[in-house]
Amino acid sequence: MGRVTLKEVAEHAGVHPATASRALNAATRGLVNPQTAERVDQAAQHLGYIPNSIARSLKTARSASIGLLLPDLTNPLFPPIVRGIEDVLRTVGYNAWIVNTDNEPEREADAIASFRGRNVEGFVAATARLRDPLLEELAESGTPLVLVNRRVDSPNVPSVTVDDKAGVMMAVRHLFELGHRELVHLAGPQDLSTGVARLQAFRQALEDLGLPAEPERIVEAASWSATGGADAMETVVESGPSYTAVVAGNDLIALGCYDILARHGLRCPDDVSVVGFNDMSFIDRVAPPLTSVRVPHYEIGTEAARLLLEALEHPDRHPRSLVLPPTLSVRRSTAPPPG
Amino acid sequence: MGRVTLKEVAEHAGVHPATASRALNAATRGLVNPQTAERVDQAAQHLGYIPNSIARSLKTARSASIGLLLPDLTNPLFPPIVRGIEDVLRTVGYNAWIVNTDNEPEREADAIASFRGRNVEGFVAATARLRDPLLEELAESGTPLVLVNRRVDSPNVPSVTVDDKAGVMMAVRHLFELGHRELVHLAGPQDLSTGVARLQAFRQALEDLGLPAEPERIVEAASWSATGGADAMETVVESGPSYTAVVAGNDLIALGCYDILARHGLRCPDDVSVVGFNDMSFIDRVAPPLTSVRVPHYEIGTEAARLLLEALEHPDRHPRSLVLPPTLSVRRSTAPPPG
DNA sequence: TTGAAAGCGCTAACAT
DNA sequence: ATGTTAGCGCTTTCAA
Repeated sequence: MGRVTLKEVAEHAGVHPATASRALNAATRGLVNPQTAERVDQAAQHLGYIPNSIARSLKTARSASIGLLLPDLTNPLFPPIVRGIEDVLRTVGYNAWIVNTDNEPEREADAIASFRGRNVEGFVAATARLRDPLLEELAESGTPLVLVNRRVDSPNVPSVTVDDKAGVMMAVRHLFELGHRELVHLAGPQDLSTGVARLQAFRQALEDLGLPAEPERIVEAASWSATGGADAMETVVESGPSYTAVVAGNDLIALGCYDILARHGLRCPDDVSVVGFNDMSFIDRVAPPLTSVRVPHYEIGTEAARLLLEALEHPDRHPRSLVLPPTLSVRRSTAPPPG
Repeated sequence: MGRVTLKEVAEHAGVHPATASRALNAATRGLVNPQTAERVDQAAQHLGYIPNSIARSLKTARSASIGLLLPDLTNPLFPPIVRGIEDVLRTVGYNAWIVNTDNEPEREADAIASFRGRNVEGFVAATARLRDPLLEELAESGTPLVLVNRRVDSPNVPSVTVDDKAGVMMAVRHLFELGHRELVHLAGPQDLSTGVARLQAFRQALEDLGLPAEPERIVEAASWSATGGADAMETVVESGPSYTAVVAGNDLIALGCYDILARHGLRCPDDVSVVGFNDMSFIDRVAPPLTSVRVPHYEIGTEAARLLLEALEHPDRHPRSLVLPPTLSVRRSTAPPPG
């Protein structure tokens, strides 16, 4: 594949390979006679030279690449994040390796080992559980690592996340202003920082607004999915407190909630209002269009990449975390309560 | 990062690096005394040895990696394909580099160069236009290349696609059996093989069934998007022939069609039936749930990866193309015509 | 400003 | 069955 070597370029330009190398590298180009440099350029162009990154990596112990750990790329949350990361990395000539772990620690461990073997310079991980020995270990080993979307419990791992608390507050306040007083939260699994943060924020919001806050108003879904949401909502409908609005842990849980409402002949928003979280693509196309807390996923990606590059440049500097503000996309799934 | 070297492992096991190398590689392990091999394993394990793939690549001129060219990962078509590819590659220790080209040839060229520099062994491309000099050149240069989803005009580039013709036939036959006789096609852009194949299949299907087939029954959308579909549908509504059903080039075009129908007070499916193509995720959640030709995207990915690996193993063998069968997901957007 | 020489970590002849 | 040697293509001291 990459047939032409630096040596050939050098020969063609009538210089030593070292000179050709210097001419072709921006950082060292100043060291070489402009005319010589020009001749090297010509030769490289003429021969269709493509530098062998592998050889360069071996020599420099750098790879211009990072590892990206995802639970599952087919979850619509992640593609915008990946694009954000990629768009920033590309500007500095970096590439990303992507791997899907399906939340299996073994797969994650394999991926990390594989990436280390490929000399990645750092990681972005969207797979963090609240307790995550693998990632904590990675961070402690001094490997640059930035978490996206989720955090780990220990404070020393930098992350880029949305302000979950503010998002839930927005959702609750929106419902409150529509006139709702009896709210319910279908919480996400509590092994993820997002699940915990949103649940705590919900409790806090009820308290702030002086709304009823019995424990039964919160049901934890078994998974961040429509079926998880459906099961949780079933519990609410069957045995929960009275309510006129639901704050779902994410959009998929909200969709499951829709299913159960429909099954019980309850209309959204006429009988029950529903708010989701993430504002994932096409959620404005479901019936009814879902009011949802918008998370700036693309920006999470770009900021994470920037943070990682910063960490690569200044390994000494203390890692920063970033919390981005959400917004609320109001749609037809929320309306004043009945009566 | 990958600190421990093979040399250290060898020293620790009291053998020569070459012996350690042989012991650690499945293919050559047979050449070494089982007890020695065991000792090497122990040493490697003990020291936390991770083989340096970069060094191996430089030596072997292989990289256990491929390049994956996508138009845009946030298009919900692609994540399942990517997963399919990744799931197969992982079983043989390969990884994929992903890049989004946004359909810009320059970005594609950059990516190809970058990947070649990283010694990728082959490419999977989802970016093929009907005429695509870059990819044709790549294929002619002998680089293993498999196209997914779309093909190029020249016949020598292997691809994995869905049977577009069969898919359109299914859609038309479904509508025909519901009683529809006046159909319209919102075609996708004709610079992509899928756009052309589906349009031709539509013509063919009308002819086969003896249905009216005036040229006005086909409108080409400017893009594979809701807005593209909306503009095309607007043309139909404003100045088209009489019709009771629409076959859209893909699901997004169908969504744009929904918008225009609604704007003109036409109900789907009561007044107009609509069929999409791709059966993308969550399309069963829109209102009304869209009847759509299901494309096995994940399988397209797995088969493409298999084809590519096959090409890597047998560079001489003639490359095969694969055409996978679609199915029809019938939902509430199609019903008997009014009256 | 350029050349010479060494070496990144590994594998694959070749030799023993 | 194992050791020796050379070299993949590049960058980077060091010397001139």
